[in-house]
Amino acid sequence: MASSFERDITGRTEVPDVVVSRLPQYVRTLSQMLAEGVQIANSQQLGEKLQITPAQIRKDLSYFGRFGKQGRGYRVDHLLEELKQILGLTVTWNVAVVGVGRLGRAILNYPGFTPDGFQLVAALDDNPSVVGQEVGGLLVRPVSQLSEVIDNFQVTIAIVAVPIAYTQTVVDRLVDCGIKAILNYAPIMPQVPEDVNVRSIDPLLSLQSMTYYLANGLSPEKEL
Amino acid sequence: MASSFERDITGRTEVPDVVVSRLPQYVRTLSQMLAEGVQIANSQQLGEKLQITPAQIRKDLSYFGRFGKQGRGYRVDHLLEELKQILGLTVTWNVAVVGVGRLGRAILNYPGFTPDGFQLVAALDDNPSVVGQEVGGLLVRPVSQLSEVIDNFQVTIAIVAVPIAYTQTVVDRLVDCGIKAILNYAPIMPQVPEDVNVRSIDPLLSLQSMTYYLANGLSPEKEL
DNA sequence: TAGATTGTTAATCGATTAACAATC
DNA sequence: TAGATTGTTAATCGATTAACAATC
Repeated sequence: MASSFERDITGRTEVPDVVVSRLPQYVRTLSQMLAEGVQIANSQQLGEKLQITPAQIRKDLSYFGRFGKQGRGYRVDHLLEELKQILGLTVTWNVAVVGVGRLGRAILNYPGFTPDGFQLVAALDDNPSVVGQEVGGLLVRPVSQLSEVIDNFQVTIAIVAVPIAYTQTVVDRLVDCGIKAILNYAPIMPQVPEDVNVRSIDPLLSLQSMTYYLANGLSPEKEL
Repeated sequence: MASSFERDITGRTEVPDVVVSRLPQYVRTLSQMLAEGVQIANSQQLGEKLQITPAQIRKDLSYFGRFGKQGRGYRVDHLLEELKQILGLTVTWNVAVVGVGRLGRAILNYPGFTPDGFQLVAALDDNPSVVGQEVGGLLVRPVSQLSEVIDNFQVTIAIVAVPIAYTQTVVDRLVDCGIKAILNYAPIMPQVPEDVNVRSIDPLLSLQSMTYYLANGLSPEKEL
């Protein structure tokens, strides 16, 4: 009791974000290996697939426990399950999509999230001509019902695909509704309280940094 | 002559990738300020907008030159132009989209790239029922004509939106055609020679790292 | 047991930040 | 000139990597 209280005060883990951000890649690689029938993998082999040093893989895993056997390596199925557990990928997460324009439609029709435990359960838009439509098997509801929709469908993650001018407002409303994880598709970094997680999908920034290397005849140093 | 030869041998700048990746964000913020009529900005003000320390902004800029005036700050229009020049954003880049499925269509219809100097000039697909269609104002051509299309339209950047099973093959062909910058939308990290730049847009990885914080009741440490 | 590979500590590397002389 | 802010160096911080004892 005292110790769990202590965790609450600090409100923070010691696991660096950069480590957390690598775990989904480990999950992906391990899933592939499992599908290929590989039973055991060592850090050397994982490192080759992931373009990461074996030392880094072992260090990353060591933040969460001891999952390998000396002299052998890691059981692929076991490590995969452990990492899924750590990342919270053994349960289904209910996701609402706010904004049903071209981009929102593409997201609602994209089948890639569901198999990995992200269930798109609600779609919302402000445009009266869009509200009431069925998109990707979901009825589009008015944003005015945001709070009710989030409660009724037990939504914990929001995908925001509204025009840049409305993004901060929508994000503010989501935060007011208690949403703590937001995937944002607008080319802007919305301001949120520090207990809310926002990730932005921003292909233009990627293009604009690649042109640096094209324009200057350089090669990247091989990052992420 | 000797010194330019030297640059060629090293084939590499000393500017860290992480610095280059911040420049497009500086450009975005400066563009906003310019639109708002702000004429002068100091590193303190820029830092607040970008959530970056003033010291880092000055350090980043110092890799490329001296753009400010002591005691004053930076002229917004001037710094913006310099950064655009450095990033190669003063010219138009011709982009080909490979893969005209749902995602490719969304990209071809997305108006967000063009205003920033990225011109979508060609669309390609393998599916005979898609080839010949007009999407986003472009005639869809067969992937078999990739090399001719790249030459004829002077394409230097490719956006790859094909199913995961075909991604590596398509990327290999693009590399063979001399493409040095690829924006990949498949959930896979294609292998490329080190002089080729690949950036992947992978929303699933973003979702999967956010669930770590949701599942464990933690807050992010505020990264990117 | 001998060989292999983990888990972990210590060393290295590189990026961020603080501090301040230069200078507008 | 006095005040402010840059550009840059040095200090700090944190992440990556190397090395190796533990151990399967």
